[in-house]
Amino acid sequence: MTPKTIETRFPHANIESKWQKKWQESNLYKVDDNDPRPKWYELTMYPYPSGDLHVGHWYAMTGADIHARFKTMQGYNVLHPMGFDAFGLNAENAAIERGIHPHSWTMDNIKRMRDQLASMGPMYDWDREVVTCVPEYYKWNQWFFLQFYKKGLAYRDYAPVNWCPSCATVLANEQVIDGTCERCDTTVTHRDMNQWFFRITEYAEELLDQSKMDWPERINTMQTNWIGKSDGVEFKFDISEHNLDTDELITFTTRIDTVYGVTFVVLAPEHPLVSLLTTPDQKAAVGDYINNARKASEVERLAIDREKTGVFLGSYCVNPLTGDRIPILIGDYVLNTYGTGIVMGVPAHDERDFIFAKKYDLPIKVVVAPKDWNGEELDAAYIDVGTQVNSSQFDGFSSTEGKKLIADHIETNKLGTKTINYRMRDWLISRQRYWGTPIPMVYCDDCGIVPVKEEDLPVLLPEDAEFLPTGESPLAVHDKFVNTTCPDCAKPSKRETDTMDTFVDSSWYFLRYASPKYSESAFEEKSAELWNPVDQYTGGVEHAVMHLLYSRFFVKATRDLGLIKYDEPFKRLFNQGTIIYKGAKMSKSRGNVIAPDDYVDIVGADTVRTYLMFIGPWEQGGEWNDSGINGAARWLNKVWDISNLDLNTFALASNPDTERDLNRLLHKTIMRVGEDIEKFKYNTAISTLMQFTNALSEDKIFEKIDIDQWLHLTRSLYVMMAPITPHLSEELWEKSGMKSSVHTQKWPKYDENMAKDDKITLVVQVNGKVRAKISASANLTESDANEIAMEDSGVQKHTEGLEIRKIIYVPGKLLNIVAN
RNA sequence: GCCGAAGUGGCGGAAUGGUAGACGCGGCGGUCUCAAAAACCGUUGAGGUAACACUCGUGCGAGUUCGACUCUCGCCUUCGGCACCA
Repeated sequence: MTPKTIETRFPHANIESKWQKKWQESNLYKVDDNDPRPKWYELTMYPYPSGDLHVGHWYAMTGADIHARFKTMQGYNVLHPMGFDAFGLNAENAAIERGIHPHSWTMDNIKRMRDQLASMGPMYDWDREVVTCVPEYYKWNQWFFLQFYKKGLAYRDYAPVNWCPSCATVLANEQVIDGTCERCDTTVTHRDMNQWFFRITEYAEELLDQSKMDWPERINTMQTNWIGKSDGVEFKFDISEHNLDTDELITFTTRIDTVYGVTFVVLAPEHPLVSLLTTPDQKAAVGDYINNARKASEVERLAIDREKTGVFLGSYCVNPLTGDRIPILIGDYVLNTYGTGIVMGVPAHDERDFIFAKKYDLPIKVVVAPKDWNGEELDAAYIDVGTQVNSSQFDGFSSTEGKKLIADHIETNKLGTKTINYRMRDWLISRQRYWGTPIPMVYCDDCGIVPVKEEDLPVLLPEDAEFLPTGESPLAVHDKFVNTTCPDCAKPSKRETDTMDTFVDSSWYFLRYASPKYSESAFEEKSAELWNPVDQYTGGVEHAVMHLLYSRFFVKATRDLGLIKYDEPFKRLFNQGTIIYKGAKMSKSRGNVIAPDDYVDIVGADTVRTYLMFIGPWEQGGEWNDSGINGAARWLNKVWDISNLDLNTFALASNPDTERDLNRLLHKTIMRVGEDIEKFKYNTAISTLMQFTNALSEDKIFEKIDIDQWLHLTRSLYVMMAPITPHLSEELWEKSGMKSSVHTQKWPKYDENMAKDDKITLVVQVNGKVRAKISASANLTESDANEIAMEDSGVQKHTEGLEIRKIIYVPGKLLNIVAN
């Protein structure tokens, strides 16, 4: 479909190619570590090289580029780098489907996208580009892995893991969305496998501390929820009567105040004690139940409205606080992966337990009394605070106090311990795929798991892998890769054939931009120290608990390795919204993708940049609308037209009134546009610039002002437009006789007094309703205001016959007459 | 269910205690043109009027205030996050 838009009156194609070439030749965007100006690190999330730069990329990257350019104009030495998140499954799928090697597929795409990115006219210093799939980069993934391994932050475990059958690989918990794969929406299944993990849970508590970063509240909340801290008690029930290896059934609860109300205990069906605690006559029933639970998909099992089911094991435990014998059951609403995998059932004070008890006819014992409770049966679980009853020596205390006192009592008597549980799991980084960083580990029959020696890094991905649609990792069947010698004893041994999650790559790429070519270590210390942490990070909200959480973990771990000194990677974070088209997020499968290149051909990059930023608040995203782009094109046409006015026709001296009015407007514009850009409110910044342009487009303006003022006004306009429309601004700046680049200009200063109005419209209200608008001097006193208001016939009409009780005057703005 | 954000003309949005609808899109009328496009000028929330006046109007209902899109309380709707986490 060919886009229909109006045409630009300026030769956008010539202007853009001219300046892109000149900027490159003059090294305008080269970033120098030794520049004396204060540093500013403006980072936007690097793209996956899918092959085409779409409108979503333009939206994200234009907004970041504007802010970076603005910071430069404010006097900072700005690093605003770009790179490619180049490992990933798409490349491998292309290899399987079309026989193209992932390496060439990726590199071709990068080449194409680099050109498309350049067409936006951004201020990237391409010498700093980072591409994650080259050995010079992924070597350092492996190096980080070895450091983490030494520190005990990387470990291998046999564990049930999320498996995506379509991607034929395991996934981290963060990559499972509602029981489906984050990439391909396939329902995730479970497998028990030996896998590599990063111990992110070690940092759970520190990750909850958000005081050292200025991030949107909703991202902070999402991370806090994801980490899911809960304070509670591990309480032990006595099973010594069963004569097992252990005498204890350990439960985790956040409601220890209800422990006197326990009437049953439920284990997760997968719990190892289940078979040991099942009596012979219950074996068949329990076996059936476990089989059914296993068959249920993850999605089914997690459905909230699913009926709570369970089965009695036939055996009992003892509540050591009461001596009560309590039946032991299994139920699939208990998760083996959270807490201890065993839950104490308190039906009186937990909704799930209540339903469960009703269903299986288990006793319900009230131990926290609601207000005015007289011992009657409850018709629903009472989960609020109340008064302890049936709780031995704790009767009469509030349940809030009960919680503390009972926990202390339990610890003193060694019946359990206060514990904190987190919902977040360790980060599973193994992937059974080819196109990623090989995990640098070797399995030796004699020495066990042996890390590859640092001096032998990188472990290179073999180029001659075979890509077959079998779902098997090409590395696992690549004999030359698999067979190696043990780094310790030199005997024949096998390499780890899993590769790393690509989120490992993006967890430290911001450190690499400081010294992207440095070959001695992951980053050159002084450069990394100079630029990091990132001052302003921008990107989509979808990475809230993946990339953003992993990066925080990486920085903290790297800090604890003694390599960096700060605690957080990104000081400030801003999430831009999403551009939609025809009511939905653009995607190839929906066929609603807007190709920015088509529009760049017709109206130019500056127009596309302007339009995208004008749609609405950057934070909100919005709907792409073909006719909307005409507004942007018309504005730039108008700017072009005023730049073409014949300077010889301008007046010899400015008309004092016009001069003052335009000067006032200029100062207002500088103030507003600067404030808006700082806060990413690009839509209102552009609207203010449009208003300024409209004022300069006034008919026969050349009769009212002189050349000097005209040049001052228009040059100021070009400077303020420069972050948004870098090419056209540069062209017009040059055309107006300036030699240096508009992009090296300082952001103009404004004078608050110059921006002040001298004439105002006094709004006169009677009982809050506007009855007159009177033009008046800005420094009008209250009595003056009163006087002119009372002279107004409209005001008189509405106050006639009424008694004036009160007059409220807002200086320079409004007068409200209260009368009845 | 819990947490969060949002609801304003035909449309995107502006205004966060003081003129609701800036700026732009679209529409309508006009100028120019053989004609169209582009451009320019005018107009554009609803009702009402010959025109003014006036009345109504920011999801709904209350409240605070001289004055509420804006603050408070209670609902409704939409979107996002979490969700059997003990």
